[in-house]
Amino acid sequence: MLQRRIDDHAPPSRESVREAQEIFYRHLKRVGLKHTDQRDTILGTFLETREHLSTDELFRLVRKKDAKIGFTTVYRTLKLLAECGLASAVPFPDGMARYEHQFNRRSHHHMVCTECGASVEFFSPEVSKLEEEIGHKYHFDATRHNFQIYGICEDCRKNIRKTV
Amino acid sequence: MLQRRIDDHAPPSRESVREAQEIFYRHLKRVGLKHTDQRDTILGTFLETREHLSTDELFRLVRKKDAKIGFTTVYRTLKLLAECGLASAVPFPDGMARYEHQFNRRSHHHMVCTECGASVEFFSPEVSKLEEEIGHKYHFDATRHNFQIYGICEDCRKNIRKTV
DNA sequence: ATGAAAATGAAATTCATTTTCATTTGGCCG
DNA sequence: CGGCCAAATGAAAATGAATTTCATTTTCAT
Repeated sequence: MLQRRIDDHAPPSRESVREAQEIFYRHLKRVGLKHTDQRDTILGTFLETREHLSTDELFRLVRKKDAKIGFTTVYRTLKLLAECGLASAVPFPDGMARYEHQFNRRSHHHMVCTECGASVEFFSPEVSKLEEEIGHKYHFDATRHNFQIYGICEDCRKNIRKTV
Repeated sequence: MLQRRIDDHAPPSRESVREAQEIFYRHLKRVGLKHTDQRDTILGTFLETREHLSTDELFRLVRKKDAKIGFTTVYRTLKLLAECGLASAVPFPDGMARYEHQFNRRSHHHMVCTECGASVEFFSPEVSKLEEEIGHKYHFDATRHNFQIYGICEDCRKNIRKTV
């Protein structure tokens, strides 16, 4: 599904990328895994994105940088990134697993158009407050949350009105 | 605290079930589909549940009532129910499509333990307010939302402390 | 009742995801 | 440096949920 995004963030600085790499390699070390060029390339590619990527989409981007990197490696690296918190899954209505990177990003949420798949990010500090409150109330150690609003965007409303 | 639910709802009354059936059959009529016993049985079974069901889980429940109903029919009926708003998908961390029925239920949200999968429902009127506000701000016609908090429940925290 | 349209369900297919396995590579240790 | 071995890689195969196909049965408007 085509992902149109409304997003005013600048791409991450060289500095941030290095910091993310450190988080990643510290994680690898901790679980006894190794530092490889492929993993570097995949992490770098992932950090450059501003989209919600399926494994296959990331694979295609990675392939542009190094055509010898296989889908399997991208798949496995994405899992590692999720493990150490640099990536996280975003549930989309099309059912395919999609990830976004979590590095140096404010906690944010998504509004998704169920007609065209366009997504908007929004920020709401109240949601984080809720996470904490609810977690406390039910004795959960709350670590993260998902908040998506589904609806129909302005453009699609116009189109629907035309076609009906 | 496994599968503890703050859910004070009684199973749906005969009355509510009939009302849901009407919604369903009005929808079928509108799109030119037919009224069948299988669809009745599947809807009835679905409304009795209080869980988040995968298609296969619902299929197994339906099979208890009528062993001749096939998986395919359950699958297709679940899609129809989602179409007319009686069911909605809940994204769970295991990635499998899960549905819950939306009939006569207050808008609610989920807190899920990432260790054992236990889920708690909670209610927060603020979330609905947010849905409306954010929708208005970005010119979306907001129809529904998902809000899940992930974390580790009390029991799992205890177990982890023991094993480490 | 009749027939056209839809429903059913078993089986086949699709397709994203995950695993397998033969080979290559990273990096620790002497 | 050189060897060792655990881990990484990636092509291919396997898996499994989701979806489609198709021959048969059922619904329902007339």
